[in-house]
Formats: sequence, C-alpha cells, structure tokens
Amino acid sequence: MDYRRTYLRDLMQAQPGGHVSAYGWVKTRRDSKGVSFVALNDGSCMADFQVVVDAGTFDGADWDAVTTGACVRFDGELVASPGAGQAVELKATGMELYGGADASTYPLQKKGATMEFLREIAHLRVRGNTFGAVNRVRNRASFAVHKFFQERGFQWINTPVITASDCEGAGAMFAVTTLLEAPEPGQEAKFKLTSQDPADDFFGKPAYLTVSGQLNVETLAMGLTNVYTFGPTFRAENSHSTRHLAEFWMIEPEMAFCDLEGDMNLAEEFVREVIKDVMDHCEEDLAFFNQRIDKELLTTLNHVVNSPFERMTYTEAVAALEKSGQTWQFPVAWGSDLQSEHERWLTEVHVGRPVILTDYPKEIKAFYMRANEDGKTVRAMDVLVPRIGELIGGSQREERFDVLEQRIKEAGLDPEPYWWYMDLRKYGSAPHSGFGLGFERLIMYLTGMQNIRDVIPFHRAPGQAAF
RNA sequence: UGCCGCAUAGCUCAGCAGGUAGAGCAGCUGACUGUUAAUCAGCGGGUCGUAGGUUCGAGUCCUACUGCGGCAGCCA
Repeated sequence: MDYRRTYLRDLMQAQPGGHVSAYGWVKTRRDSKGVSFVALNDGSCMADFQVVVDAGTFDGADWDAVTTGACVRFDGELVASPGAGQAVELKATGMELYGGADASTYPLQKKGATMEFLREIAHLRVRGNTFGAVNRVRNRASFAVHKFFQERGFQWINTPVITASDCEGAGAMFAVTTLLEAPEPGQEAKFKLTSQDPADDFFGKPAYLTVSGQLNVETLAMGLTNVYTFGPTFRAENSHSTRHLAEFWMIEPEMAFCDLEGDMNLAEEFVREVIKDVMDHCEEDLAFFNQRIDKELLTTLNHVVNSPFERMTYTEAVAALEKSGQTWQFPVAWGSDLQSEHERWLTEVHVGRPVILTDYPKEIKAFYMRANEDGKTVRAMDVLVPRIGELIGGSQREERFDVLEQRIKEAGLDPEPYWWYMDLRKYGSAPHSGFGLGFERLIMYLTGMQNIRDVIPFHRAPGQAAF
C-alpha cells in the first residue's frame, strides 16, 4: 500500500471504464434482493461514492461486516451509473475489509445527531458530513491565508509558544513549569511544588503559554517589513461561550510603514479574499452548510465579498447607539467599552454587514496602540461581523519612544521588562500596524457553525480537554 | 465567574392532575431486481444523571451535588 492513491473525489469525476479501487469508510449500506449499495466516503469530498454489489458476489463474515463505520476497499470496474445521484459507480468484483464497526455499538448513525453529542465523540465525528466539511473548509482556509500573505510579500514568521517575559499583559495565562513533583507510581496525582522560587524553575523565572505574538511579531516587522504569524494561542480565561477557546489559532500580520488606514485595508482585503478562495474551492461543502446549518450563509458570504465594510469611529458608533431608540441592557456612554448587544446591533441591524470601528478611548485599549492628537483616543480598530462579533482586533502601534513609555506607566506597568520592545522605538523606529484574527472565528463565519468548539477538531475549553 | 435552562432506550424526544415508562430513528430477523437519510413487516432494548427529602406511592414535587448547554463578562 502506498500513500499515492486515487481519492473518491477523483473517482467520482472520472470517465467510466477501467479497473479501479475505492478505499473508504462505509456511510450506509442498502440491501435489496438482487443488489446492494454501499456509500463510501474517504473525506476527500462531501459526496459519498456508490459501490454496487450484485447479490452473490460476496458472502461470509467480511461482507456481513460491511456496515456503517466499517473501513473497506472495493475493487471493480468504474461504470456509468443508471441511478440519479451520481455519474459513475463502482461495480464491485473484489473487496478487502480492513476494520469492521460493530453496528450495535457504533455511535455515529446515518441520521442526524446533535452537535453536543458529536462533541462527545470527537474522535469519530469527522466521518460525518458536517465535520468532514468543517475540516475541509478549515484546510482550504489555512491554505488561503498563506496564499494571501505570500502573494503580497508577507513573510511567515514564528513567535514563541512559551513566553517568560511576563509582559504580555492581556488575558489570563497558563503557567509552564518543571517545578511540579512527579507523583509516586500508583499514587493519585497531586500537585506539589519542589520549590516556591521561580528562580529555581526551568527558565529561571515564571513562564507561560503565549496569549499573543503581538510584541514579538513587531520586532520581526522592524527588519522584514511585512510579516505574519499563524499559530496556536492560549488563554486561561474561564469563559463559557460559543466564541472562546482556551487553545486557538491566531493570525497576526504586522506591517512596517503602515498606518491604521492601511491596516484596515489589509483586514478587509484579507477577509474578502479568504472567503472568495474558500467559495471557489469548497463549493460543495458550503452548499451543505447553506442547506443544513445556516440558510443565509451563501447570501451573507456573497454580500461580504461584494460590498465594502462600513467604517466608523468609536465616537460615531456611540452616537448611533444613542440615537437608535433601542433600550439597552447596558447603558451606552462615551468612554465605556461597547457591550455585545451594542456591537451586534451595529453590525447586524445598523449596518447589516461587517463594520470596522476605530479610534477607541485610550483607557479601554492596550498601551501599545498609537495615541491620537486629541489626547483621548488611540488608533485602534475592531472588525465586527454579524453573528460572530469581534473577528479582528488591531491597531497602529505607538512608534514614539517617549509616548510609549508614558503609556506604559499610565497603564500601571513597569517599563523595565519591555526594554527590548522599547528598543524598537530607540533604534530605527517606523510607523507600523497590525491586527490579530481568530482563525476559528473565521471558520465559524465561513461555515455558519454556531459554536466555536465545533470548528476545531479537538477543542480545549474550561474542564474540556478530552481526546 | 454570574444568571438561566436541560439531564428518561445507542440517538432525538414524549411522559407536565405524583399511581413503578412510550414513540421515531438506530440495532436484530425477514421481505423487496437499483437504492440515494431506501421502503415494508416483526423483535429485543431503560436500576428515568447522583445523593437525600416530602408522600401510602416520585421520571413527575423539594434540596444539594455532578455533567452539559445557552446568555453575559473576558477577548480573537
């Protein structure tokens, strides 16, 4: 057996004629008196491949074991199909059973199951329509991300997963340590530190899993010009929501010689181009999502591809919210952060498509965002999209040494650990901008899937790290 | 972490005057000359999340716990 193989996707598009082999997992089997039909799927595409078995061709235990979930290879002639659902089918003359799947206990059925149940069998759910499609879209979107940046001269760089600089600031972090005492064999694992002093730890100081490549990626942009990261990110927030994960994949472009305007242009172009690419290459999967998951999906995606994002300042947004006539659960006031209900109204009702909000009050944004001349706002931007909320958060960075130092102090932080970050402003500083985009949120947007836990193969969330 | 909701067969659910359980699908058996989540007939399948409490009697009411889900916060 060799990795080179004809995928079922290719067999389905091939011309009739010739002896072929079809490898896959059985989706369904239908028997009638003279003939049996086996629907095979290998994950290469949405549609199942039809294998036709004339009565009497096979018998015995292996043939009996060809039930939903079994893994099997059929050999035979590729013929034109008289049936309605497919152009060609395999008229089987040989078969090999690789692994049966006891039909009385195999949990994946041909009929629909809830997302909650499928989450409990995450090791098997990829064999179903929905999660096969999710992963194909995820794969194509990953490729489209790299394609988009590479075609524009951005260099893919990798920022550390472990960070010991304790200066990331935002978000609860997972500690990384070797100070835990190994449990005695056979004993229940209890955490016990071999030392209380971080100086004794592996890195000689506290270390954590990264919550953002932000600070590191800026250093690479100050030398490589246009760069991006695409890697795992970790947040130890105890969040129970449909759009948060403890482990997720984030895309962070960073551009030298670029202001907030250019940052917004990139964000908009990025979202549009990735959507276009996936629409071009995952038509069948998107049609499935449109039919089964979100009836408005294709309408929404087409709309996004064909119309510019609305842009407004935070101040304009607050004014719109105040004039909306809506009654808000949380009051709207200039200076306080926008609540979910506000963001949703802006993007879903007020604008009806993605909207980019800019120039937020400096008090509610990170210290590294560039201060505006008004002394009150910073050059931040959030891209809000219907149903998901915040898809992208970015900013023009503060490139002026003195202003940045002042902002760090205002934030109540000690500038000292940021010495290398400050050095960027000391030696060859340049205007620069970038943003962070949650890859899983993009996949939610692309597929219509409602829970972020269902757009990653094995989700990590509070209390949930099975598989 | 706060608020709300749910927990009955492998899955999806019904059972809502408190009187010790029911359907569809899946599974099994059989029928059917080509199906497309096939169809038709029959069969088996549940200590009703756990622990207490009220009651003659609890799937049903009360309490706690556990698990899951949704919303909010945190953000991407």
